[in-house]
Amino acid sequence: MATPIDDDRCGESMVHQDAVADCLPGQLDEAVVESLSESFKALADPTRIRILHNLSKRELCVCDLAEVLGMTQSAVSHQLRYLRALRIVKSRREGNTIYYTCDDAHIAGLLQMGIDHATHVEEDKENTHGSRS
Amino acid sequence: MATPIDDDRCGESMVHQDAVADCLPGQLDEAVVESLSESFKALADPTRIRILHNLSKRELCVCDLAEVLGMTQSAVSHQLRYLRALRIVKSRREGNTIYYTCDDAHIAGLLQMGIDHATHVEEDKENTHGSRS
DNA sequence: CACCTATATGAACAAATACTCATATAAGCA
DNA sequence: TGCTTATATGAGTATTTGTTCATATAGGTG
Repeated sequence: MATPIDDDRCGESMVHQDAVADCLPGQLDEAVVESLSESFKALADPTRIRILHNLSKRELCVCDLAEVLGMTQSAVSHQLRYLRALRIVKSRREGNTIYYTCDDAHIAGLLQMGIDHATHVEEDKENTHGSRS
Repeated sequence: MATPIDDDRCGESMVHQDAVADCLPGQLDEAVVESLSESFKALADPTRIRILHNLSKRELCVCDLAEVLGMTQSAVSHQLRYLRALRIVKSRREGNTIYYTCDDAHIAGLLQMGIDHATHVEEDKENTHGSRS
């Protein structure tokens, strides 16, 4: 069963019609996919991960973030603008300095879930040092 | 309290020393950050999201995936290679055709978590159509 | 063997990305 | 008002990324 049976059309690639028919109704909405990839993109960069990790714990101003991360004020500010545009982060002005915090519990949750897992994986690597299974 | 007090060094930007001191011990391990951003990068593309969404439900061969996604066999194959290199997906040969499945429950979990949220967000957009709060 | 099909892959290319540098904005203080 | 500090931002740039196109591999079948 489920043997490769040709489509009506010939010349094009053979397709398992039952498998395709099984999948087609369950496809994700295009808008969902776009918004989802946008969210994951926000978490797909080391600098932004470190920024969000810090902001999820504590309110910080730009220069403090730059100091903690060992990065340029400009680089940090550009990333904060990126995160602000996605409403992942929000800012508050106090005189001359601007404080940022995390503004999206869902993104923060995804990040924390990822951190927990990645931390365990790296710990295991440390302990078994490549030998044994 | 927590007023901007200058660092030892002058000329450089002023930093809230207490805030920085509070954060520095909690920084993520570099390897963790790298591996984490690699994982999120895998989920940060619409094509890979759709591939993984399908493979998390069902084993599929390359040409069926291409058909379901409406994409070139080559494009799908390139992305599968990418996902295979990260061990997010695994393949099984059966004669001439190669079947893929999801091979990383953690990544699949992150994806599902994201899908659930994004789906609700988009549904809300649909229903309120920009008006009301 | 020759010929087919399914998949993989290298090169090329356009688009997106993350940074740097220089400069702009905007608030505080003399 | 003019000077200083904190942050934002535009332009430029090197790198990465996702696709296409052409071709290679590898198994099936006659």
